[in-house]
Amino acid sequence: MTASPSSRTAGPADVPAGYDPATYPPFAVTADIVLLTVRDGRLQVLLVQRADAPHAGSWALPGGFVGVDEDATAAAYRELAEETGVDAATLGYHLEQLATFSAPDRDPRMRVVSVAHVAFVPDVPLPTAGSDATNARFFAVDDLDLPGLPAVAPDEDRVPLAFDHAAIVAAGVERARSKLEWTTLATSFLPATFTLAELQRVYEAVWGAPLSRPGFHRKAKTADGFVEPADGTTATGGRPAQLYRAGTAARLEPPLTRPEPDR
Amino acid sequence: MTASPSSRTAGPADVPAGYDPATYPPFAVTADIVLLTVRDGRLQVLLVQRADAPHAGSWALPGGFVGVDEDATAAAYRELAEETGVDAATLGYHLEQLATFSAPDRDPRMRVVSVAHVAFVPDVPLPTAGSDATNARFFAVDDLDLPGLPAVAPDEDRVPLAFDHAAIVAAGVERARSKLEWTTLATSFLPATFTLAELQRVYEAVWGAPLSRPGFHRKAKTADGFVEPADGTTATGGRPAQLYRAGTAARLEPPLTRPEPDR
DNA sequence: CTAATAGTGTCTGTTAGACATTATCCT
DNA sequence: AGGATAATGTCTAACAGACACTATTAG
Repeated sequence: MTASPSSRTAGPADVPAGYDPATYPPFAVTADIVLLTVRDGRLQVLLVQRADAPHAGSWALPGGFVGVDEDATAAAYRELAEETGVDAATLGYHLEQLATFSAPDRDPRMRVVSVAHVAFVPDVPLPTAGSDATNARFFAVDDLDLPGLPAVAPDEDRVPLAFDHAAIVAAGVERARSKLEWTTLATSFLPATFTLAELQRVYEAVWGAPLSRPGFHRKAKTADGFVEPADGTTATGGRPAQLYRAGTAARLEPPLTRPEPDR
Repeated sequence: MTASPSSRTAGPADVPAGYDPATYPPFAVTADIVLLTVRDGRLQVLLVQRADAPHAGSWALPGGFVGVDEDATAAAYRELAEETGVDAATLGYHLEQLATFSAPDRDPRMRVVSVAHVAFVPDVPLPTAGSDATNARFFAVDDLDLPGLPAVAPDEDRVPLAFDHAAIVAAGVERARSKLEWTTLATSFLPATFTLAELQRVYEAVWGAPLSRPGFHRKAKTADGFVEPADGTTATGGRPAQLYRAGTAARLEPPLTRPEPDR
């Protein structure tokens, strides 16, 4: 995972073989986290309120500087825990790299390159439990002002995000939508045991479209290693639902395709 | 595309609102390029030979430092042209971000974070045409020593790559394999007009598996906007083949799935 | 003619969507 | 009983892989 500062290059820093870090443009590297969950039947993202300028008071993704002895993903785990109280490593949540955002003017103070990450977690973690996380809370993604995604709330009610974080969240949402098709990601939005109806509601919340129950049942149970029956049922006022747990497969075979015309 | 240096963070640089770049860990940010093509029926990658230590004489990806006034993708275009003579922007080749590699020890000299990119190009560009590209050439990916990919050549003939570039190439190859399934990417490996047999050979080279001709014909012509007939045919010693050109669609609907059991 | 490459047709088992039906709980 | 929720069965049209067949060139 290392890039070579190619000394053959006539770039802004054309140095021979000795290296003086001061001759390179000063970059800061941060790791930001798009933590997604499904609550109340809607896809939601964890945001923190900024205390300082710029964008003081507005909402932003949790994240912070990458340290000298860690890679970007390790920094993402650490910053998420520090800023929101969500200890993803201990809770078993997986953080994956999303994309890197490097526009020269994305931060007005200095040159900051952000390695964005995504996590897909169950409803359980209440971030208010974290000590220094008093200003962390979830927002439904369709209440935000995201580029390229249809918003439900009217314009004036939509929450604006700091920096280019709206684009980062949009990329994370699209990643979730796409991964639901060909991976078993949906189960990571749910607790250890769940019903097929709950699993279907995850798909419907992330995709924003209804699915037919019979088709969903058949496909979820056909896909190898997606779900396996667990002991027990739930009582919810109707016929009790069979409980399931996540299977061992990571990839969905065959995939579950989105009902929309394409992509 | 910007991360916020969150001042609420108790990271390695816990600064208030004033910013002194010197207080942040010194990072260099580079852009590396995995330029893939199909020649002689094999998937090949463009590499440059390093002149200086470390890894002097061994082969590496083209790439270099991101400048102060450009984002990582702009740097990738610039460095690719400078190091290999391939002017991707002028030739109409698309460079897309692949992943970011940030292990602390990936470069022995200093802390370097690499934003890796991929390009998928036709066979035409001979990199030897570039003036300062005397040490650039293509390697078949299965002649390289890549983690997680089956190599064809015996161990001692496989070319080792500098830094962590083997992992970067492997990620680029996997990106190509995956995108061939659900996008029209395959046509970017071919010239403006091509035959269906040539298109099929692209799939077979990238996936490393044979496909049935009837099935491929049916799917390629069924997928909306994938290919459209062009004027003319080719004479190759057999029945002349109908020429096609790339259609307007970016996404393959329905997708072309890999014959292998799974990913 | 044969060899070589390009392209199409057919058959069959599987799959997806739509719709109807059955099952089991609560009040 | 009646309502609500869960789960399954059936029908049909479309699709997949496999295989055989036809078409057009060169030598």
